[in-house]
Amino acid sequence: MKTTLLGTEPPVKSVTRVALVEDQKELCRQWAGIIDTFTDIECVGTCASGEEAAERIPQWAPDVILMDIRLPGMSGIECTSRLKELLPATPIVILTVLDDDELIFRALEAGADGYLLKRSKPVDLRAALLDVLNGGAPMSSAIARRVVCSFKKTSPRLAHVQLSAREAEVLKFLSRGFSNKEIASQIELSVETVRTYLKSIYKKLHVRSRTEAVLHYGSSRPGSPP
Amino acid sequence: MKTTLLGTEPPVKSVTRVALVEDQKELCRQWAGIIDTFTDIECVGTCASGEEAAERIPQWAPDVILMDIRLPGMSGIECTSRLKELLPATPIVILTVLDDDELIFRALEAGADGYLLKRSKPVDLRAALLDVLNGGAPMSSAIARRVVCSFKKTSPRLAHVQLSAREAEVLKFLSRGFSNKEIASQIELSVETVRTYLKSIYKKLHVRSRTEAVLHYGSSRPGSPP
DNA sequence: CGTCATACCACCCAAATGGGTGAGTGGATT
DNA sequence: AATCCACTCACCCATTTGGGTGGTATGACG
Repeated sequence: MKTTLLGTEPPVKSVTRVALVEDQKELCRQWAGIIDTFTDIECVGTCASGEEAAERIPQWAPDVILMDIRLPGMSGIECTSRLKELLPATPIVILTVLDDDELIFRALEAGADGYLLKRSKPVDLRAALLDVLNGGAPMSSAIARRVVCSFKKTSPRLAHVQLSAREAEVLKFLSRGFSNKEIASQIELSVETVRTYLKSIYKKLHVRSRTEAVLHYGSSRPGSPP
Repeated sequence: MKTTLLGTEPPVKSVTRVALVEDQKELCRQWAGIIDTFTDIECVGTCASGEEAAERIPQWAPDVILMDIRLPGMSGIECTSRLKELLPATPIVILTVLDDDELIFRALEAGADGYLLKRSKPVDLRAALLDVLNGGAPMSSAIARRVVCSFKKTSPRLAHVQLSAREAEVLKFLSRGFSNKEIASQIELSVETVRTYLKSIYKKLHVRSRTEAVLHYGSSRPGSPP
């Protein structure tokens, strides 16, 4: 991170410019103060609402955006989503007081690149800002834990259920949204045979519909949409 | 090697006991050496294969397990999965040379609690071990970035499609695996009405089945299974 | 005031789905 | 030889589903 080409050339890109979105004035000043503490980071502007942020921040073109998740009117998540459309390359770090699962995942889906608890120490804030600029995804440990846990959930059941090779294959196509007919033609089987496997999959997984099967046991992540 | 119960006082739980799984002897010794460098962490044993680990580690009952992901025979992922069944409370941190997406997610699904690149510095290793014991989920930044990115994927399309309140509600239940009948009773509507919304959702999302709708636009993560 | 979007419901029809039974092949185990 | 299991397929039946068309009521917007 210290690409300091020292000597005679201009040290142009040395200061990281941060924009802050936070509705509570007092807090807002505090954070801005903390940020300006660091010599290599500065706060280029603050917004008190998502609407204001969506309008003004693109003009500031900051290097990073710090976003409170609880905002009056447009939520921090919605705002994140909009800003990501306007400034796809600008990392957004969410600030929050509580570590609510629902909010975390919605924010990450909206395109947030980091997720910090407000109680984080100034040093950690600085580390997070630099990290996110380096392609990292800074998260408070409590958050990281939740994110990681969200992966575990689906597996334990699948681990205990032993599907045959064919069954697994059918499930794979199933979780890509194919119909029985399409699956049949993909793996060169009779539709009836596909249905037979479907039934046995349902029994093993204790579900009653393809949607349930996909939801609980789909290989979701690795598979990429067509 | 450092269980020195000295004097009269009981400083019992001061040392963190680590087990190491790594097939390359040389690397194994190196890592063990690094670990024993720290006064508050010790390496209680090493295994050269997944099979050995599954058998011996439960007896050692370490505080943390460090696991190489590339192992001959049983993979580190499979091994993680087994050890998690035997020692559900013992955090497992994966060590890897490369940051392959597929492996990361498979490991996390298997129950891994942290994911470090082998090139991590000793200081970071120590921080990670302590972090994971404190309920964190230590990850190298490159890894964290990939994990976070895996959440983004589904959203962009949804952002451009404007569903009405009811439609969104129906989609929510849809992506929990409910049938039309169940959705209807949940939101107190006629099944026919649910079907009407379904149809309009399909049109807006350009899909032809509930499974497709759920796959591409389901709020997947936040929803918890019944 | 007309138009439009949304919410709500109903009926029709064809296809897809879920659930069951049965049955033949071939490989592996016992 | 007997058994078990994975794999393959077919037929039956009731229900669900996808895809139309239609209708009423409400409120917003011009």
